[in-house]
Amino acid sequence: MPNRSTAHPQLAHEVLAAVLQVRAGSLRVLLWERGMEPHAHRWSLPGGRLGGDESVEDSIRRQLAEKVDVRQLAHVEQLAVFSAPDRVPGPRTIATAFLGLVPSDNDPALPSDTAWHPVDTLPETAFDHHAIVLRARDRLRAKLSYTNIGFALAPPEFTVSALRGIYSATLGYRVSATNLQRVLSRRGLLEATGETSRPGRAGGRPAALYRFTCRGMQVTDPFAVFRPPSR
Amino acid sequence: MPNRSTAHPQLAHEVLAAVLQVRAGSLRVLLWERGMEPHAHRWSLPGGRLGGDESVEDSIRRQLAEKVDVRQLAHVEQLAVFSAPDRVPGPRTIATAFLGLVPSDNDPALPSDTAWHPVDTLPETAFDHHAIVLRARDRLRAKLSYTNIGFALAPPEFTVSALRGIYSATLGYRVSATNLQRVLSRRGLLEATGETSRPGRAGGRPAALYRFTCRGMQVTDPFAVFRPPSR
DNA sequence: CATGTTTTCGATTCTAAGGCGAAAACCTCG
DNA sequence: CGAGGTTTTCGCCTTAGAATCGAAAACATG
Repeated sequence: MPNRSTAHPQLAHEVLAAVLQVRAGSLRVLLWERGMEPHAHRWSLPGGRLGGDESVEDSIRRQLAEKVDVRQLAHVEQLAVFSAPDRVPGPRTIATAFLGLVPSDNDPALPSDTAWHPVDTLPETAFDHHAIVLRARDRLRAKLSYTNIGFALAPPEFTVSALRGIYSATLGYRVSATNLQRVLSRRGLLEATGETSRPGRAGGRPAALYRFTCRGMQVTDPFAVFRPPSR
Repeated sequence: MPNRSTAHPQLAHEVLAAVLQVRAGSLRVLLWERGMEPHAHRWSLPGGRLGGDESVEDSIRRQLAEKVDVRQLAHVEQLAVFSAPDRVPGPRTIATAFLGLVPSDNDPALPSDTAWHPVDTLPETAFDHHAIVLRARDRLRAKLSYTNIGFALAPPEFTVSALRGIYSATLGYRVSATNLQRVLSRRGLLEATGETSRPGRAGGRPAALYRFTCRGMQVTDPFAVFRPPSR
């Protein structure tokens, strides 16, 4: 089927990322405050225009490097395309949105216009960025239940209660440490390091340290309710 | 952060859809045979260039109307963005890929260059369309397990064995009718119509007819392993 | 050393899914 | 019209994973 031969309008493509991290007990997103119109002084997602010789994945990593040390990004995945014709003023711009995750022990140096905001109490955001953040949050919450994506939120080594804090902050409700421990262990995602952490000032039994058994730091979706036979 | 001020290359955006349907006992995808170079006589996904005043969702529905009666599309969802710089020859083109589903009782009239191909034995495909089809297939298989997306593959009313056939063809292995019946019922997705179908020539007990309890024909993702409290 | 705190582990319950076989309902053919 | 064959349906049992509970372990402080 031939393409329609009308002149095509100028069209730009941008990449945006909702970079999430658990810090100070709540799930937060990296935003920067716009200095210029349109939407000056509103908060927006990091990102920028797609370059001529890069994929959207390459592009978002390149652009995020301006905001945060990309080596601290433990996970990046496509979220969705946002393409409403009036989503931004000016020339038509399509956005590919990403979800990025930073482990909770990292505290990257940030530009002065950039800060972490709790995803549940966002400031005034620019354009459709509010909806993108919520979509990222929902995607993360869903995947936390049935994938090993938690490794991207946790430090390399952690105690079960620390992990419980991360899961609780992300999901928005308190999960049981006992259950978390066994569910992740049964799935073969958790591995004891043998080390233990020193207890806090209040005493208590020292907690064993664990790590995720990351097979190559990939998010796996091992989910099938109707199982293939032979198991 | 200001945009870089270099001139931006011409960039096009296209939408593509992997429209899947179970027919003749196997999961198939709607492809059309290219008449012109590049990649003449190879099979490619329906779609086309994004119009100036439409979202990608609007666009894919408009473009699919040229191939298949869109009223038969029970479900359409974004799949992913494909953006490798060399994914198609000629000017740079970004693709937003969709997954579309047609219930198995529909047999839409097709243009002469268009046909259904089993997703597991694809003919020679154009560009990166092969990868897109496989991604759509995998997404469908995964979601079939933990959402109600099956309603988009099934007729309005069906017997349990018919549904079993659809699930088996989609997943690629045989599922148990007994279990399928109970799992879907327990989730509250299945509803008896009261009617029964007449048995085939070979006899047998007449099968009860069911329908999906589609709350507004939406795909719901009711999945949480770590449950919120109060349930 | 007693007390308090935190973590860990085992035992039990609960829910969902998978498997099996008997019963039900219908056909065709002799 | 009844015997045999076919397909569907339903109940019971097993298995697996998750949630809950409480006791025991390991440490700090006074």
